[in-house]
Amino acid sequence: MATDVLAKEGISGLRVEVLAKRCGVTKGSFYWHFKDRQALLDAVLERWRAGRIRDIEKTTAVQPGHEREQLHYAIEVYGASRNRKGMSIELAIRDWARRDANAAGVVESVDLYRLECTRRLFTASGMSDSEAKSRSLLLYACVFGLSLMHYDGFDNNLLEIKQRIAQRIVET
Amino acid sequence: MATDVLAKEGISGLRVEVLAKRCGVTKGSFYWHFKDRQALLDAVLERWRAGRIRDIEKTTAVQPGHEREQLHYAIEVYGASRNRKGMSIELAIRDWARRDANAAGVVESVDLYRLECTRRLFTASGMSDSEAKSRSLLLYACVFGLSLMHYDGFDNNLLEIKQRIAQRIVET
DNA sequence: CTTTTTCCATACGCTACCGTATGCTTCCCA
DNA sequence: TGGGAAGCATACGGTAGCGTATGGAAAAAG
Repeated sequence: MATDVLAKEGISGLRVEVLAKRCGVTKGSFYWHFKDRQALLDAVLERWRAGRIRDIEKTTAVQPGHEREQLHYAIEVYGASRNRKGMSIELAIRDWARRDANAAGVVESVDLYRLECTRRLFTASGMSDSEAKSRSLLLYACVFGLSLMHYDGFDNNLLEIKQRIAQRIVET
Repeated sequence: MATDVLAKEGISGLRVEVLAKRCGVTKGSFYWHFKDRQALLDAVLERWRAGRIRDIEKTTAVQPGHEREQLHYAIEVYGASRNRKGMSIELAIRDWARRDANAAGVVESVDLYRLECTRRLFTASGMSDSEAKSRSLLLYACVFGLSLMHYDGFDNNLLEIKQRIAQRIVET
């Protein structure tokens, strides 16, 4: 619920009174469950971290031999339109992290975990350690970067463009 | 001045009274120069657009034969630490664009212009139209994505990692 | 020297929030 | 069955910020 607001309005839109009204209760109730606004933000952040770790583990678990396949799948998932809300949260939290050290720390821990998981996939698919790391970083940078850009009018066959990009990221 | 605040605090931190105080004047003066807060935001946005167009033209103008060189240079510039403020503005405006249609329109026009300019460089360096477009998109997605991530602890030789990424983006 | 325009300050009312104090149910349980 | 405790509402004071009204100085115009 709070996360929905975060996705739509960003961290600065996550206000106590607004959230309470949205839940059909008053501030009195809010301050019963949370010490103050900061406690809510902390909870949102921690919840996000835990959810990401679970998701990453699910997305990067794979039986040997299907690593590249799984990497393509990961790229596709992040770019999928059904995942728009998840990406909105991601961006809102990253914007938050630009001004809040706690958020930055959590983002870093999630990023490092993600990078390590996909690095393993690249390594298992036969790349050098350095190359695997660079591909892993490239993958996530590209995924998040694309979600940040507005390029709808760039080409009338964006699907092919995206496929080429995915190929450039995971194939040798 | 307003842009400095935007970079540090984001669009939601760009308040009339705060900015006025920062300029050593009062609200009375502010509302003489701007109709309201929205007019300030519009001016900031337009100023950014114009500045970006100029920068892009400067960064992608090159004599024939040095296209790849120039592309490497562009990547290096965006990732340079001396450009941290510029990237902060970029991210603040993109976050803004997630909730404001005007900002989104400006971001789209800037993105399309950027994509087209680097596409020309890729095309001139001998790539097919489709491949050039995909590389162009990959380039910017990666540049912005990297600025969004926190990966300092991922490797102790990030320079090499980044060089590999740049190579993957521009080289055949 | 007046008058007008430019530019800025002061003062005001209004809204959206934050956090606290306090009271009112409902339910458990000794 | 009476007394906590849990969960929520009402009411309050306080701050930050938006936009307007109004006045005043100073420069430009006449």
